[in-house]
Amino acid sequence: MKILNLNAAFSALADPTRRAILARLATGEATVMELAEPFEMTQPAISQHLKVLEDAGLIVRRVDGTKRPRRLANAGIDAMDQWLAMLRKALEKNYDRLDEVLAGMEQKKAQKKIKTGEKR
Amino acid sequence: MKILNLNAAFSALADPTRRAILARLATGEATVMELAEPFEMTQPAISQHLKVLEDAGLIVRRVDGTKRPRRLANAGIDAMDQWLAMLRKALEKNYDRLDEVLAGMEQKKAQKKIKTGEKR
DNA sequence: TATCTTCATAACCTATAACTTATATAAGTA
DNA sequence: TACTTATATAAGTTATAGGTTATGAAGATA
Repeated sequence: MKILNLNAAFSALADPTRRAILARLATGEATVMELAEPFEMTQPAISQHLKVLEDAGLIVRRVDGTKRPRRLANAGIDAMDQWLAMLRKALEKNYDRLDEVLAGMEQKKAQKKIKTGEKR
Repeated sequence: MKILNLNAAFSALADPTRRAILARLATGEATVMELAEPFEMTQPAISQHLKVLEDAGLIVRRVDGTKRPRRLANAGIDAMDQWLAMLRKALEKNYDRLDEVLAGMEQKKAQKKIKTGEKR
């Protein structure tokens, strides 16, 4: 479930249409029609994107007559934040050690020819 | 290019194998064989995952004889962090206003029947 | 030199993502 | 009641993601 959430959350954000929808929702609640308006896609396409975002815990739905306004939720964002924090911490740690590590490698490889610059 | 990076970065993290690879790299540099070892996949599959991660700016490659050790990079993470920060800020702002907004809505809809609890 | 190791790449297969059109449902309106 | 609006869902299509096997290339080693 944790894993499923991360899969869903990250893959939800991988689509530019869905990021645009979230950016719009960052300015406040909006209905499906309002969300669909800026796009060239059909309304069902937007509804499907919204389902993906909802399943990922990134938005929630409210009922207002025939309308279903969406707004941002934080479950999905929290999950991603946690994971990215792990990576960032590792990067910082590795950066702290980078100088000594590189120094050690240079020394170790000093006798061997170091081929650099692969083509691809 | 910014957009492409975000697409690539988020969709790279959407795959659990790739997240596991990054988690492993968070403990330090590793070769392709070392990265492949814990998985049931073939080596080419891992190489392809590594290409995805590299294209997303999440890892970099070093040359050491026939080996190509990978380590974490921060370009991709920075891009995602920025984007998520926007969402988080919006969530906080909306949360600040939530009480008044909800109050306003309740008042506005007071006369109308509010049907709650959709089935699906 | 011949062989082994490490890795990348190409070609192929299959499941799924992201659309479409068609249609259903529920609430608002005349 | 009949019509319209707002939305969801199903079914079909096409591109792509993620795996496989086969193979190649470059460096290490005997």
